[in-house]
Amino acid sequence: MNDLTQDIAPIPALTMADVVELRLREYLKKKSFRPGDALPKEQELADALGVSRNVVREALSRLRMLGMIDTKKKRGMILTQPDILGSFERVLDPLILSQNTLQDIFELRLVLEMGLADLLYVRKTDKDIEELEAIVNEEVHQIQKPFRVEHEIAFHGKLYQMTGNETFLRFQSMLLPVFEYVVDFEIKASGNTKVGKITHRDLVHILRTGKAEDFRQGMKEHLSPHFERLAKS
Amino acid sequence: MNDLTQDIAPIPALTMADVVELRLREYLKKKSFRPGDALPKEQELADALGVSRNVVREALSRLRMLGMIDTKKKRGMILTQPDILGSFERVLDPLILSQNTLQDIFELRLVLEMGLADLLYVRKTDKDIEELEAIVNEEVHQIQKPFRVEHEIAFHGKLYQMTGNETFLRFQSMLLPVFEYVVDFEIKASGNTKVGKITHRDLVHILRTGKAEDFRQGMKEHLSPHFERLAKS
DNA sequence: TAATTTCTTTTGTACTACATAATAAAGGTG
DNA sequence: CACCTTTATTATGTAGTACAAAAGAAATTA
Repeated sequence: MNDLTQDIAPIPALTMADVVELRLREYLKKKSFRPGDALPKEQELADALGVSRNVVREALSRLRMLGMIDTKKKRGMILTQPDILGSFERVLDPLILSQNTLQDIFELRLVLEMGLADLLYVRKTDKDIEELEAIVNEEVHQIQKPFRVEHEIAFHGKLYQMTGNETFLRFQSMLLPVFEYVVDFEIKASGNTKVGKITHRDLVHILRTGKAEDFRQGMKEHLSPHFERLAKS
Repeated sequence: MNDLTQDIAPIPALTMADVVELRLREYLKKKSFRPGDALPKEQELADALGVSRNVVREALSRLRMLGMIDTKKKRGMILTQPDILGSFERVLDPLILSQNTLQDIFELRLVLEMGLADLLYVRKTDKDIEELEAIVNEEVHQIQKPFRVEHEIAFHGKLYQMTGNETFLRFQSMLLPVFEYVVDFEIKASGNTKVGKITHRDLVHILRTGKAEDFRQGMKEHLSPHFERLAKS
């Protein structure tokens, strides 16, 4: 463990843009700005903060990326509902994330799948189950790699959609590719390619006839190869 | 439903900074940049893209906020491991999120709690349980509001910490305040303040003597007032 | 050779200028 | 008087220049 940056926090070295971003956040919070409210114009902010408009724009550019503000020429800027997952999505690239983080995300997705049952059973409808069944019937003969992943996404994605929770659905659709990346990586390393005894079809059957607890046990079995990969620390 | 913006997507209206941000992402991906690699200097990027350095800086400012790049004077910019939750944190303010999103996050946290058991049982140690017990003993006589939340965070936070998953721990510590906000809001509306029959202390006991499945059932019971709040759609 | 001083380079910040789009105001026409 | 058209007006978007500051690199000296 010779990576000092892990133990010693780097010096902040805030730039003006960093500070302005913070100050703007404070300002919005203190003044209880709500979505739809208009912000002061750039030059006014720059004057008030004693910095150049340039710096203000860099900070605003960040908030704009987060979906916190929306700007129109002349009309000025207004506060908006941020897209809470948008920025997350920007950063979720397996190639630039550390092995540790990838593992964390892998586990996070396992936890989500295991916790899904209760919410699912509150919201599921017969129509949902039929659609899910249709998805399962589509995948029947496809075993090759790219197709398998596609069906994995379709099936599990539908499960999340059934919860009626949009954030949840998007979140999982972002996590799953990372999950698959980790699985692929480990399969290549270990050669272990076994799959769970419970198939997607079995899960649908449980959804029809069983209880939430049965579904969770089925999911656990379905994901068992992944659980076996979990290291003891 | 007279809010047109819900149905009709707004015109993108990309600014140069938006485009440059995208192009930089593509560039980094295409060239397989890895953490530690040095980026071209700002002026070179500006020339290559045919825009002013100003615009490039706005885009870089965004990437810097996401923790994707780190810049030092003279030495230039290098790619870094992004902080995948940092930007999430910036946006997770109950006051600016829609009721729908708040509800989604509320549910997300419930799902996480319910899915926690398996991972927890793989990783938990006796020392962890002792520490958890200490936390429970601390909270024994405190029932007032601010203390309750504090203990809620301490207890559940410890559970997540026991999974050894740093991302997970941070994630929950960000979700929990939003969760509490939603709960508060609903309590004020309905007056319903009942709590689950299973206490933190009971959960620790289960953790000592029971199996993962027992713990999950205990958690379900512990969270039952919240599950009852879930609307059927 | 090693320590110190002096370039040199690249980011950080400021300022100016102007294009552009969207609104507001003014003016004309039925 | 109301309605349409045209003309300012104004705030953001973009470009470009200039210079301060920090951090290496190079040169100089002991």
